[in-house]
Amino acid sequence: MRQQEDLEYADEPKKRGRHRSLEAKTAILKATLQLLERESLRKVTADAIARRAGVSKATIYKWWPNKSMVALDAYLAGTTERVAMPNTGSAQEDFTQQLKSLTAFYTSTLGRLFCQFIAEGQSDAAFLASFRERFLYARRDAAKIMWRRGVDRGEIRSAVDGDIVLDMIYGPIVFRLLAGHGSLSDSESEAIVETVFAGLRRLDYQRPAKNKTIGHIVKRRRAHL
Amino acid sequence: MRQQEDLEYADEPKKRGRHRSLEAKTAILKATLQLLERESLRKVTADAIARRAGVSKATIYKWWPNKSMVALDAYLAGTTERVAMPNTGSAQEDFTQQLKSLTAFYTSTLGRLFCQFIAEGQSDAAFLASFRERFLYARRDAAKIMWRRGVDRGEIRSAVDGDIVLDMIYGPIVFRLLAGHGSLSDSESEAIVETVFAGLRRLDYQRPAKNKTIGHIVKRRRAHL
Amino acid sequence: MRQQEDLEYADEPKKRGRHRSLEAKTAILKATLQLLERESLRKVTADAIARRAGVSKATIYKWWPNKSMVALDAYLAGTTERVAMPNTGSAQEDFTQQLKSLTAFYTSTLGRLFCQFIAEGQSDAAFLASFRERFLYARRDAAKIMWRRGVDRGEIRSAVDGDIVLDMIYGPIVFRLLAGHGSLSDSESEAIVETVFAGLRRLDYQRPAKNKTIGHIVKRRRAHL
Amino acid sequence: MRQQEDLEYADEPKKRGRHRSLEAKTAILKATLQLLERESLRKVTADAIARRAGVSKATIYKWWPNKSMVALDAYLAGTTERVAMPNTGSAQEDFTQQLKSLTAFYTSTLGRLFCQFIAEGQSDAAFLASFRERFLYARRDAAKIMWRRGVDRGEIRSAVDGDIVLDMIYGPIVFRLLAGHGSLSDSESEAIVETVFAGLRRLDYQRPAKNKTIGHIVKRRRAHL
DNA sequence: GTATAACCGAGACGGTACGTCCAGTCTTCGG
DNA sequence: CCGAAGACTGGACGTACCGTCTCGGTTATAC
Repeated sequence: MRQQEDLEYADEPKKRGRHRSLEAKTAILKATLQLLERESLRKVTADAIARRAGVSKATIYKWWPNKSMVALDAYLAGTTERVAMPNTGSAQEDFTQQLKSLTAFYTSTLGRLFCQFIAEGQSDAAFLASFRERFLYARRDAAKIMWRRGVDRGEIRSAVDGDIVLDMIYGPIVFRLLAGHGSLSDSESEAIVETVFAGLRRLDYQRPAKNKTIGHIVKRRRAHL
Repeated sequence: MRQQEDLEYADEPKKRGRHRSLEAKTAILKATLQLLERESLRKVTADAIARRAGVSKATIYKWWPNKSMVALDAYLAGTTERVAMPNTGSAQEDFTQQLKSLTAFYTSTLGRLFCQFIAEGQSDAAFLASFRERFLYARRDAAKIMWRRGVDRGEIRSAVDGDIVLDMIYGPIVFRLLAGHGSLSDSESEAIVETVFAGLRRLDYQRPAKNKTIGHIVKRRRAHL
Repeated sequence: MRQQEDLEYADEPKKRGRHRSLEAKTAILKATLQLLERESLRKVTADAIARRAGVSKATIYKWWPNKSMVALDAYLAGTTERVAMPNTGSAQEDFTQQLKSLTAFYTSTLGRLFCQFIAEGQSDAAFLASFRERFLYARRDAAKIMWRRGVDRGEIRSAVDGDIVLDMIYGPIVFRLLAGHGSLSDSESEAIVETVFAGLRRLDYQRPAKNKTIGHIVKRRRAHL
Repeated sequence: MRQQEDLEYADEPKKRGRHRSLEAKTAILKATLQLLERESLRKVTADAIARRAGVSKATIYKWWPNKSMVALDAYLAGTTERVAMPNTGSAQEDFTQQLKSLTAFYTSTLGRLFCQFIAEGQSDAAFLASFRERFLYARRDAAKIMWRRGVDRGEIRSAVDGDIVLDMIYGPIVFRLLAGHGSLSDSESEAIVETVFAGLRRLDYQRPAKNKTIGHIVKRRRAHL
């Protein structure tokens, strides 16, 4: 557990007995990730992390405000995500490939953390904000590159807002990941991207004369979504 | 949860023994809903529900496996959702109006329960399943009517799977609700539906000669989404 | 408990309505005894009795004020105690034999109920009183016959109060039964009775000149008993 | 219960980590005793103890397996028993005085705990064992000193087993305390000790020719004790 | 016969305590 | 003076049992 020490010797500014804390930090993150591979965030306890890391619980709470934040840090620091960031010359192809690889990862044990972070965020606004800043936006920025390439190339209509583009592509998958309805296979990823690009509209459809009648608000139960 | 039971009530020859107290049931659901209007699901305790309902905690646990299920029941039984189920003659218009009204509701206090149910489901598979069956599918079935009208009318391409249609329309909103990135205004709803119908593709785009180069898998951190 | 009722049956003008089910009563007592053979009084629940007797819990509580009373009734009605009530011509021998047989019974599964009744009585004065009246005094009256024979025969000093005699003989055994210190073998029974008859005093002991010094009250911990 | 620990305290090299809070321990025992002065052991709840002691329930259950053990500890630690441990020069006088003072105490509010401990022990063997070891034997050892003095002085027959002596003296009182038959006055204490010393046997009684007839086992109900 | 009690089985209910669990904080000592 | 060890508070959890209650249905006497 304390093996890494040797590696870090190199550029460590030598303070008297101070490099201990970095070691503890590392051990905590590592232990957290290992535990999260086997249990859900809810079931991983701070005690378990401390025990496994050979660290005091107080040390954990010294640097992190709560368990979720530790998990977020552990995830960000420890996970080298094998996700495609393709550049095929076609934005649609790029997104398709990326969505496939992303889906594959997010259905894996560790990938499920994404859902658990979202879940945790529902009762902890500060955490959700942190999750957005440090996790979500980073990935979205990367994805926006693919989008921009498509726009620059004249492949994607420039009128459409980039955020909407991303949410249209990733939203359906996220929804399915979280709610568990609908499959997450490669062919679904393909179909989603294809439909997002092509649109729902039948091009030869002739819109009838404007019907201004507004749909009446119906008072009924369980009608929407 | 005990839906079947309810159905059997109809012609059931009255059961022996004291009947389940409808009063207690009602009081529990009502109290739960009232508490959920002020606190998040996580913070509402079984004790609080029992106290407010003037009911024994044992009675709650007799009929529900945990408080999440009570909350789901309370929500389904108690919430008469004021959501548009419009029929304007145009599927796009229908979806736009519906998305607006849905967004308005889901950002309200009680509507936030949707997010909390999803969150709860991440660490309780049984609950998530129940949530899908009793909440999600009901709403999706209703929404599919609007979609089918669009298809029948020749407005929506029949080649596209209905579930994908729904996820493309609702997914982005759900994503934003849960992750809190991106606004949920009426104009966003309009833009989303418009883009879903129109597609991203620039129609006059000429696809260049096939480029078979597959996007290289890049080993990097935080690259996707 | 409701014994009086039974006595009144005789000339009672038959009451209107359905009569108390003797079957139910019997079944309850029988079931109770069977359960008490395997579990302690504390662990036998009213539900278990009702279930085993094929009877409603309400029926139990209609006729008995609580579980302990049921158990007492069950014991009194159902246990045919095989205890010697000897008449050998010698009071000491009578008591010795009786104490042996009593000890044998009270260390048996069902005999242990005696201890449990005593225990229950410590937090239920009404029950303890009932236990005394219906259980204890009956047995003591019987034992007093042996004592009186001894007195009449000139074997036992007539100056000694009968109740003290009984408590001196049975007290040690009861104490051991309840506290679990000290053995309960036949030889112990013999020794106890012999010592009770012979007394502790060494007959040739010459009491020294009266020492009126009263033992000082010592304030100390755990000094007595 | 944790006696061993206490013994080791002496030269124990201080343990790592936060030490057990003596404050909490004291508060718990004190609160327990105060509550027991007003309510029976059965009615005193762990919650009440925790609340009164200003302590978390978890802390109680960390150090004691159940509330009975807490009560035993509280009693042993907190009760400075004012019981005579007299030394008058006469064993009979010693026992008489001691029995009086013991009876006085055991009929007091706190003294009643003795009965409740015995009661609790009937459905908790581990507790009963603990009660014997820590409460009963300590007192008996002390009482044996009085007995031995009597033997050494030639006052008490050396042939009689010390444990039987004690049970003969204390058994009747314990029996009366628990079953509630018979008075517990000073004169009873005197009479008991006097009779134990003098024996039941009428000294001028001429035993008739041996009658070997063994008392027939009578099958009858409620015959003994 | 028909009304009218009083009973009974089934089983839901309020109440109360239980003993467990975990988050997050606080205290002590060793290096 | 930092950090491990670990005890502590607070509060929810879900369970268990008690004794009561309500229901539909079942005998029995009384009219």
